[in-house]
Amino acid sequence: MPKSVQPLVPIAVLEAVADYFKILSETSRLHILQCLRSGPMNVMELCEATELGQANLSKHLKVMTQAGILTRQPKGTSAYYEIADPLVFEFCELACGQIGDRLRQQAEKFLQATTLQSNSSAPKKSAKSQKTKVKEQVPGSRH
Amino acid sequence: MPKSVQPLVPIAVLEAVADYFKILSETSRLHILQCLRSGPMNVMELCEATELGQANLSKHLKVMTQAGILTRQPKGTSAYYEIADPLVFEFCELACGQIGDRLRQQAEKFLQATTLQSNSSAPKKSAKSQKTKVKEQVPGSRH
DNA sequence: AAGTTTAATAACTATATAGTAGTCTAACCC
DNA sequence: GGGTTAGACTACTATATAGTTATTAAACTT
Repeated sequence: MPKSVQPLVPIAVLEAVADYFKILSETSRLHILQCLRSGPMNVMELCEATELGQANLSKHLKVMTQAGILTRQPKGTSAYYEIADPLVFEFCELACGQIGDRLRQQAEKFLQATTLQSNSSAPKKSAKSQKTKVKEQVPGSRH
Repeated sequence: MPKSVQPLVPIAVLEAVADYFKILSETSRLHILQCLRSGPMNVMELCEATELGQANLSKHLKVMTQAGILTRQPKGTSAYYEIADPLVFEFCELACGQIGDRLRQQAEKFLQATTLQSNSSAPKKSAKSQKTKVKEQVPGSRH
């Protein structure tokens, strides 16, 4: 079996890297990470913030916890999740740099939508003042 | 239907980031990137190097080209692909840092396998000196 | 104790896509 | 021209998983 041109890097490593990226390749999970950026939250709070179903959310949290991205801390009947290593956000910023063009458009559209609240729902619920961070994450100056 | 709690960051942005990660979340594609690290290659060469089917490979190449990760340059009857922005490898290195523990194990296993070609009962796990270099090996430092 | 609340789990459906086989096109060769 | 080769594309299958509904378990409340 003249096979397997010796890989430059063991396939197993590529798989591990791929698995890690796979976890970050889901909008819902990025949304969860987003929410947790301001601090630990329990499942119910995340449920509300992300609008994900409880079971679905729980599954995502499990995945990310097992991957070491989140930590879980039970407290009474609830469980608080927290970012294990803020370094994950470097990924997102790096990614934003890579897809800058596409992002810039979307960021503009977003800013328009928020500044001129044409109609729709009144937001202000949990407004954490987090939105000002958008610019940091998105476009322009990458640092 | 009071829906859509206004997200801190537009969902569209999270989706764009997720899509980018999704491209890097496949072992085969990482393998391709690996191969291209040493320079442009045509499809046939990649076919041989990665052991992927031609059609499959072509599909992956299309995906990555459309995402701006690769560039395509026809030459005669063949097409040469090239890394568009070496920055992608920063992702991999960053990822390796994140999953270091798991990777370290695999790297050791890999070193064992390569140093003592035949399998048999491998005596020592002397590979420890390498540990800190794991991240360097990953992205394809080989040659 | 019975009743509530919160989160995890199980079972299921629906969708996306990696991989494959076969076909088609375009650039090369004689 | 006819033949060959490289690579893209179409159609298909198989698999993985996001999301949902329903159930279960555990910590609290009274």
